[in-house]
Amino acid sequence: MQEPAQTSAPPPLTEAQRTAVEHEGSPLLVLAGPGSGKTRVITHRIARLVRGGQFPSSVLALTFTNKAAGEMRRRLETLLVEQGDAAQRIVAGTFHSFGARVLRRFAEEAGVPADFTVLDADDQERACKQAIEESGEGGGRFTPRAVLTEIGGFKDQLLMPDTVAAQAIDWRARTMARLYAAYEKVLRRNSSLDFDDLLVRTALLLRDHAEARERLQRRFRNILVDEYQDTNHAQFCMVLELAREHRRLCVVGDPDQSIYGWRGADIRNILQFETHFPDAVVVPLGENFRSTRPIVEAASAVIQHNRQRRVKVLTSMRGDGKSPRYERCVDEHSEASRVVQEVQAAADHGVPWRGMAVLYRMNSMSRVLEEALRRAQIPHQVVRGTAFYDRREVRDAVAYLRLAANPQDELALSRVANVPARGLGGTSLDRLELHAATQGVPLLEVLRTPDAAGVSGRAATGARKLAELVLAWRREAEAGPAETLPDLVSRVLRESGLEAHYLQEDRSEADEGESRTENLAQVVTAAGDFISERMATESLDEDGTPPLRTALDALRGYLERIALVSDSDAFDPESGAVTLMTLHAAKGLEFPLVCVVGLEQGSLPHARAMDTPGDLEEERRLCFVGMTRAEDTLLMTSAASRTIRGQPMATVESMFVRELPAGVERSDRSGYDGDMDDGDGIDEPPRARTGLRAGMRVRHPLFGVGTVEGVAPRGSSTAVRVNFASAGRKTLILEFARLQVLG
DNA sequence: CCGTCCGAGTTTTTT
DNA sequence: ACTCGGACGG
Repeated sequence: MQEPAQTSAPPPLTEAQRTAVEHEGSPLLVLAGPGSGKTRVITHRIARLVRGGQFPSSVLALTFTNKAAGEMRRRLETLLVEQGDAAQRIVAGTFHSFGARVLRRFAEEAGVPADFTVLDADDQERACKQAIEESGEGGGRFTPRAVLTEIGGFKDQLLMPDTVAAQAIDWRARTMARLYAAYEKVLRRNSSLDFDDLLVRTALLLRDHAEARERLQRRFRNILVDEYQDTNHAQFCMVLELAREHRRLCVVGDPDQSIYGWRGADIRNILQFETHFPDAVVVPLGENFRSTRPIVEAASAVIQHNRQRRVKVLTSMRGDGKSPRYERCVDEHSEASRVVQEVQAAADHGVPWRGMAVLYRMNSMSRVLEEALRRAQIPHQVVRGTAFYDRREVRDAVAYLRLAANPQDELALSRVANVPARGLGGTSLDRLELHAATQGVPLLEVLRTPDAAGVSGRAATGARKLAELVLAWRREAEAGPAETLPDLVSRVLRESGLEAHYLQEDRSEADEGESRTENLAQVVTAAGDFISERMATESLDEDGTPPLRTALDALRGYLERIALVSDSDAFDPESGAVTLMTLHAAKGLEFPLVCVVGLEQGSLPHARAMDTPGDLEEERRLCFVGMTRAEDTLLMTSAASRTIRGQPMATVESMFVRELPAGVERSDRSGYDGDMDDGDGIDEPPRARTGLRAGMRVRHPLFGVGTVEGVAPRGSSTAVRVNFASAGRKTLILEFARLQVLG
């Protein structure tokens, strides 16, 4: 086991890296392959700017996750140690957090409420549900999910409801336009913005409001964008508007690692950078310092199957190493054991747990792996940043806090009005909210005087009590200084009755894992962490973020932070544990040992992305991203049978496996090949690797139960012949047949 | 108004 | 497998 690169003195910048760091005078595009030192280029470039006399506060570094921003700041602190607090003054953050910050500062100009709250995914859905009902489309014709996807698409394109309505050509489009308008109305009523708004409103502000634009252009004279391949149109507009005057812009990215097309990322932003900025200079970085040659070769072989691609050669600078392995396992349990065996062996050779990662396509695949690791007593962490804030008790706590920050927040109110039970049920709540909406009375006021809305008895008492509480919290929030945030949070949790409520639940529930009250306590702790972190940096920021003076300011900041945490933010490189995460969350990270599991059709590539060529290429890039996370050891696995939603399904090996070069060692432990055919017509080598063989009992959703008679490749897929008890003999395409294996 | 039971639909990836 | 919403009885 060799020493990790970080401990030795950093190697000098390569020729190409230096060109990228030192280029001046026109926009710069750095096309950086995996492991080519892209973060290093950005940080060195910033350091050089600052040493060359640029104000640190004029540097804006936009990243994809908060984690990446933090990491960048950390590295800059080392590089700029002689420049005092320069690193602290640099503005580094996600597009979303930067948007939130700008909108707070220019709320009036942007036409957003100054005290807006940011909706999390859950509330977004509630808001959408409400919009659907209010616009009379409640018949279940559209799911909130589908509507939100569509609205998100509009927003990515900076289309406002009236524009969408004007362009609507058919009934469906007109309905969507109506739903979009209704949704916006709900948001306005709640003084809320959703994730997309943070980008859209900022982009529009910059585009339409000359004064704000010029101020921000003057402030942020040096702009750097990381992961540029994953920006959408709104983000592109933000960058364009900010940089168009001074043109001191540097974007870094890799088209081969563009994996967010599904949420509007427009790969053309990077592919056509020179069209947008004709004098742009392009610096390719193709030398990989991360992975051994066999790993780079395997990953390159796969990505070369993409047709829509700007060809780029990736060369390993690390030289020879272990061949990557691919193994086909019986099912997800044997796959998990194989992973355990692999990490165990690596540990025996001195690889620390934190140097190992297991990557999968879907979060649902983590469970079996977790269990296997737990049984083997191997320390592991599952990276799912939102998991903590997904818990019921935590969401309730956050809802109460949001109510304290913004009493207009009906979404929060409807969540906790009756938790714990205070006699204020759905019927009364609807009545109160309706009254508030029709009479134009603030919600808090209606809660205080429920009789005016025709609510009396138990429900009225509950409403009055709640209004009292919210009012008292708010008064304290306004009066107290920012440092008292944890006290405020703790008070809210106590007085709301949540603490007692969940204490009771903890007692009654026959102990399963961590307690809900402990999680509530965590919310207080997190508030403390937030405030001390902010206090440390904010005094350095002369304009931009309004300073946190009162506990109310602090509360808003905290809530915003909570709304903007991402999955990958939960990754703790120091944890001393094996890391489990999705392929998406793994972007930008590296590990001596990586296992990519679930290389099956339907999984990687995902079933929803298999039919569209463009989507399929994105899945291939995802595979590429996963493989290139590995420094020394890469294990890829698939399971011949995988249990999906409680049903074991026969799987077909991923098409990407076929694209792996000869240098990859393959083995099949699924035990199924060898006796797959019954010597009857449809069999010939190479044999299909499936979990099925003649004689097995299967169930088909339409044809019922039957016996497999033969399995064979057919074209690019696999044919299975099954004799069904009721439907007779059928030949099915395994990829589509959804066959369930019976025990 | 509150709790519980049952059936339906559902998951890809995330700021 | 798991969550959510509707129905129903207390």
